[in-house]
Amino acid sequence: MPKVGMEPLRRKALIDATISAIGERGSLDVTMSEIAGRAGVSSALAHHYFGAKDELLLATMRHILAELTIDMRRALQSAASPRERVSAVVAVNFSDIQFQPETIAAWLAFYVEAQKSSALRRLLRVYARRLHSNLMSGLTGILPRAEADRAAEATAAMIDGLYIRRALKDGVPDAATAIALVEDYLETKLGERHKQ
Amino acid sequence: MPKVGMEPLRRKALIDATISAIGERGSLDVTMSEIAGRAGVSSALAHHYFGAKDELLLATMRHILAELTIDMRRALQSAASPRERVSAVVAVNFSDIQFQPETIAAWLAFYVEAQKSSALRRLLRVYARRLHSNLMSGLTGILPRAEADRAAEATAAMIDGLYIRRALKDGVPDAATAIALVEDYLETKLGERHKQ
DNA sequence: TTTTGTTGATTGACCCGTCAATAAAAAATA
DNA sequence: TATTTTTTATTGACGGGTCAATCAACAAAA
Repeated sequence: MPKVGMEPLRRKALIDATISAIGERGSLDVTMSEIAGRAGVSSALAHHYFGAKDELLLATMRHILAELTIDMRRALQSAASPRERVSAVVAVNFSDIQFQPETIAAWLAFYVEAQKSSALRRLLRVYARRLHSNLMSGLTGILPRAEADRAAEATAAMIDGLYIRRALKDGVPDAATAIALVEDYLETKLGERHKQ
Repeated sequence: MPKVGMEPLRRKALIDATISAIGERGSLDVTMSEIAGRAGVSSALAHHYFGAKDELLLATMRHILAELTIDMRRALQSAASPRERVSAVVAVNFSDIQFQPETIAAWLAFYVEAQKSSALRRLLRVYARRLHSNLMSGLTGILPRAEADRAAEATAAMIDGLYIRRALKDGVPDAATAIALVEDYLETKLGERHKQ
């Protein structure tokens, strides 16, 4: 069976397996064997490629963040006005790829784990800061700086909150509803200040 | 040492110890020994009173919820207008007792655990529904039902989101800022619709 | 003497991480 | 080209550690 060039394939498979395992279990309480099993390899191989469990989890979080970044960049590129930029940021967070039970469960679990792992905490800070600045990139074109800052903070909090509520499978049944809630806030907040 | 009538005292001590242990660790990954040690008893006694770990955790969550309910009831009683009711609900969620690192960490951890435990999930649903109806008890006096419903949903999401962000110790440094953000949303949303 | 409170010791399960061993491909050598 | 050697891929088995839960035993009240 041993073919050459397996490493990237196995890494990818293991990361995917980690996401799906976490998604199903609903927490980071998944064993290396469980993950390796889903990826179709032995647990020893998972250790071989990632060293320790922490690093596999970290790599998984990095992967999720990287995907989000790519989606975000794409969405922002096709946004013309500041107002559209804001909507684009919101939309990406609730896009099909991001707003899935598996991914959400992973997010939530990582949030908790971040209290233990400083490396994870740093990663999540990067995400939080990036979300904020992405929102600001649109909002500063509509509101004065201080107000834009508060609006960004509030929007970000709402997004996180909707994620949590989705994880509980209570209320907020779909992405459309979530987007509508955030957009409703933005609309009343921004009023008719944005032209066209 | 054995005196009579210890049971309620020990139960309380164990629940308090559970909260503080979870708060410090930042997750439910605390051992029975750790909890029992903090309460000044052996782990065997914790099992004696609560049976299994799950039940201790459940009892702890119930306790936190009960405290929140009491605080909420008190706050709502001294609220005159519908607008004040809304603010009261918000204020309680960020009150000194509720908005503490320990309690927040516990909340977050329980949210995650809820994906595994249906009993915990039921408890958190009760909380979510109660928060919603408490918000509605004020909002329906100001907005038409459908709009009130959406505003309540958005407010609840924002509160949850601010909790999460607080857990990360990133942004949202204190309760006052959190309250200001939510109130700002409410003010723009409700506008001048509420008289006086 | 029965009830209530309490614990040390132990068991049994689980799981991370390691290691020696195997096997196929690739590279080096003859 | 035929061979040996090295590199890459892979796993089963196991050691060591942790932890939930049990139990027998003991002590103080009722």
